[in-house]
Amino acid sequence: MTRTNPSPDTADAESTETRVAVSTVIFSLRRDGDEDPRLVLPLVKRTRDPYEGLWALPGGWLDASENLDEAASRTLAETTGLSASYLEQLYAFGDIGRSPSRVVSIVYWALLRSDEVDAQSAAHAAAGDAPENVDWFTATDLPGLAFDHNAIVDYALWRLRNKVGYSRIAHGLLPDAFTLADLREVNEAILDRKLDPANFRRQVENSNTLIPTESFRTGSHRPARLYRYNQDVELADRGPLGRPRSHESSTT
Amino acid sequence: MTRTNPSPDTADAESTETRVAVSTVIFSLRRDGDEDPRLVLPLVKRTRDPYEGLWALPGGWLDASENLDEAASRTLAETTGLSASYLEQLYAFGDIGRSPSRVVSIVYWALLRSDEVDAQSAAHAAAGDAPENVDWFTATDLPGLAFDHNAIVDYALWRLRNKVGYSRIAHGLLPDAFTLADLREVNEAILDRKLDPANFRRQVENSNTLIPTESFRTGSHRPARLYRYNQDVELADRGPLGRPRSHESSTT
DNA sequence: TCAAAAGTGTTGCTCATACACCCATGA
DNA sequence: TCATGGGTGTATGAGCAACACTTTTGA
Repeated sequence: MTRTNPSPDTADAESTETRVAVSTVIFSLRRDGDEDPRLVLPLVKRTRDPYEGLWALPGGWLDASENLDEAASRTLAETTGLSASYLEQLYAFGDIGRSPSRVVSIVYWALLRSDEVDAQSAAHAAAGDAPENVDWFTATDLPGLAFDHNAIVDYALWRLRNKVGYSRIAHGLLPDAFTLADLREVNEAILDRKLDPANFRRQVENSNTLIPTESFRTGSHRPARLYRYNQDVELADRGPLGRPRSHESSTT
Repeated sequence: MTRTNPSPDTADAESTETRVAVSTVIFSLRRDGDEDPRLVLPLVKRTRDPYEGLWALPGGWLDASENLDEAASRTLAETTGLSASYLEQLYAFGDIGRSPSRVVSIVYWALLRSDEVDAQSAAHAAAGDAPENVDWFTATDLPGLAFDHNAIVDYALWRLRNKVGYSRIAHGLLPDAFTLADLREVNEAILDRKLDPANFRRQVENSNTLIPTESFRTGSHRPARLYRYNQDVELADRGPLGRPRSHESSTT
């Protein structure tokens, strides 16, 4: 029972090296026509074994010279061309059987602002350089994915839903200025249930996370006030870890 | 920007291998005399560079043939001779600068039942084979540790305190049968504040996690009923991940 | 009979929900 | 003027903190 694998972090010890991958579950929001918005995420089609032809989470091997969250940001940028408005480590998956050969995957989850995704898509369409092998899927209705990636997405969804309950994270999916109805719809899409507009309004007003602007969005009814996110308030309490050093740009 | 590190989990790709360590923040409870109990954790004195002579979290290199939580259980058993009543992954630390050479540490946190720790210590004392280079420290009053281990312990403490707030996890530190006062003292030790005995009683009674026994502990006052943990209820909600396959024994 | 802890009752506050209602605009 | 969503007011109930109170034991 008492194997003597020498104590860790020692430079000289003979130690088994392991292949370490970093993958990210990237959430964004899409609204088609006048449907309710829904959570979507980008997947990459595998071009080699194992699981060739199946869809998988975007990711890549951990570079020797980069931190874990840098690797997540990098692979995220490589597949979407964008930087995340929120990025958090999800879990490290390392079971023996999860891949034909031993791979430890450090998985992150991220939020992308829907307007940036839309702009990017439009740019690609205009330039005719839409990326091969990348497509967006409805988060709650995925095909069978490579490896254990279905389970990973399920866990990421669970974390997202949890987090939405106790922190104001939903506007990571929204443009800079948005109405309370926008924000409520995001929460409804994440939680998959309707929220009372009146009570929702009071909750966010009391949470102090939003700054009202003097702009209004006009529709065919009473105009709705636009709000902006209060940068002084952390999106989510992550304890002593704080927010990762921001490699993500502040694309204002 | 678009480096082409081939997509992960591919068996054939040239990929940088990384040394992966698994460490564990192991919490237990100690009461000296009639003091309030306090959280303690075992540390291992490093016997080689880097940080030779400093105390560090118990851990070891990840074996090629074991899952991550198996590695945590193994190293936990190697340093304490015991198995945990609760084990959960904490975080993966992999910053470039955290060790002279690149090491990714998958860190777990665990709870040990105080009675098992005491029995183990007594056995060691009797046999005169108390382990070298291992000692127990008060969790909130640690010396300067090797690597980034102080920050890791801080984060583990934060997680433990958080979790105690929304799940009934504290009896992972207690023997099989315990009084409500015992349980309350554990919570007080973790949260570092006094709790109202009356309200605490109602909370746990309503949570349905405890089974009252017909035994009582007598002192110099009214005897207190002993309770047992209700195995049907999960200690903590971990979402789709569920509880790890139990390598930990069910030492009843 | 007294000290001390076990255990019960009660009150008041905060907050979430449900829902009735008024407001402002475009058509 | 009317339909529609924006926005306000308010009653109800659950849950929790505070604390007074009763019960049961050993000394």
